[in-house]
Amino acid sequence: MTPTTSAAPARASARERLLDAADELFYEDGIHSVGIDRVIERAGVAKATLYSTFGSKDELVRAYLLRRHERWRARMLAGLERYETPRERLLGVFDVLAETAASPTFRGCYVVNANAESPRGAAVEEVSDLARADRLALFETLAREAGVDDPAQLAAVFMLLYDGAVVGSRLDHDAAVVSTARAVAEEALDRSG
Amino acid sequence: MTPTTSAAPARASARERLLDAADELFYEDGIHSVGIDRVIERAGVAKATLYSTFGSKDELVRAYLLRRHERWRARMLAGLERYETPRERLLGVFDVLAETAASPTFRGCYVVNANAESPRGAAVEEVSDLARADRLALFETLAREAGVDDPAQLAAVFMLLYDGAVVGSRLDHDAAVVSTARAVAEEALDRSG
DNA sequence: AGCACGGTAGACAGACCTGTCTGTTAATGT
DNA sequence: ACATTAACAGACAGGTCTGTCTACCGTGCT
Repeated sequence: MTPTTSAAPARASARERLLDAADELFYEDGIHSVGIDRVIERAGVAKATLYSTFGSKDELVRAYLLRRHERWRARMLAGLERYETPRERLLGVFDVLAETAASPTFRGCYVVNANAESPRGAAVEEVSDLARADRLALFETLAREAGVDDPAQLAAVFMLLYDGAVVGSRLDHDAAVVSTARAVAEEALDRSG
Repeated sequence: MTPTTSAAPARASARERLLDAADELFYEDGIHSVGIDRVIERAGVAKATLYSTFGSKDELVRAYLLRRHERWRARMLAGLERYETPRERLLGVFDVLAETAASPTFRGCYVVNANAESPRGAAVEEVSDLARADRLALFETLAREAGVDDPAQLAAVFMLLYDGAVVGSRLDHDAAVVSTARAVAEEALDRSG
């Protein structure tokens, strides 16, 4: 990905390894439950390196959430490329979600989870506002491309259904609700033709 | 409320005061962020009393979640009494939710929050499975009383919309999405009438 | 009177957390 | 050849967490 000048095989940079470790651990066990020591151990990195790179655990958490969101967006866009028509692409967000939610490592939405365990208007809120605004904007763009009457309104409905499907999949240990969400979304789409 | 044999003014029992304190603190700041010391201080109770009553923090958490759910159910049923027809009563769940979500103390769903911060198949999962099954059963009963074709299917849709509305209200700091959910629910109801 | 009981107050142990600091090692550039 | 830099390992400080334990107090029952 980001080859250094040296030709050595060389593991990823310390920053990257820290983010990989944080991603797995924070998402799986919750941010609060995972201590710095576990992160650096999995990353194979010294504690001083973490603090010289990110400054604090809070900043590592911010970076973790930002990267999660970027990857969510990239995976979603890549997953939607298989569709031909704008309409299929719009409804396809639920197909991509279904694949994600069926994975054994699925543990719900990182934004929901991070907010649930942050005591108060913490640093995560900033990132989560950003991530949600971006997600809503993506839905709205897809809706506009599908030529619906009121893209903003339909995007709000999709956001509602997407949130419900993610939370339901997580709590009921069953991704079947994603198909329900897709069906309801399709009817809302047909109505707003 | 629960007068004892004595005529003394007498505060509530230690158990009740502990649950009151736990309810406010756990819900507001998250279970993990709130230490035992803060709970006993707000309850005005000695630490030994907490441990002789509940045995562990985990058990206090279980009791907190159970009581939250019972109160949710009671408030929901009480709120639905104002409606005349079964159809209004079914859709009324979103009106009751709208009132709750508009409160300044609203912090989302205790089940979602508790699961988000529990590392793994912890004790909370048991209670949250129970709470969600009970909630779904309530929706199904209301749907059946409204005479819909497939009450189980409609209850699943209501669950999806309810989850999405709760999460959206929390994360976007705006209870407007509850009306959207109600509107979508109404259309689903009309279709399955 | 005597006594059990439920509660209070708070010290304490042992674990874990974040963040800092010291000292070492290896690679790089001049 | 030498200085700089980045990363390593790990001890340490200071705080917080859960859970236990001792000692004391007041009330009501027998």
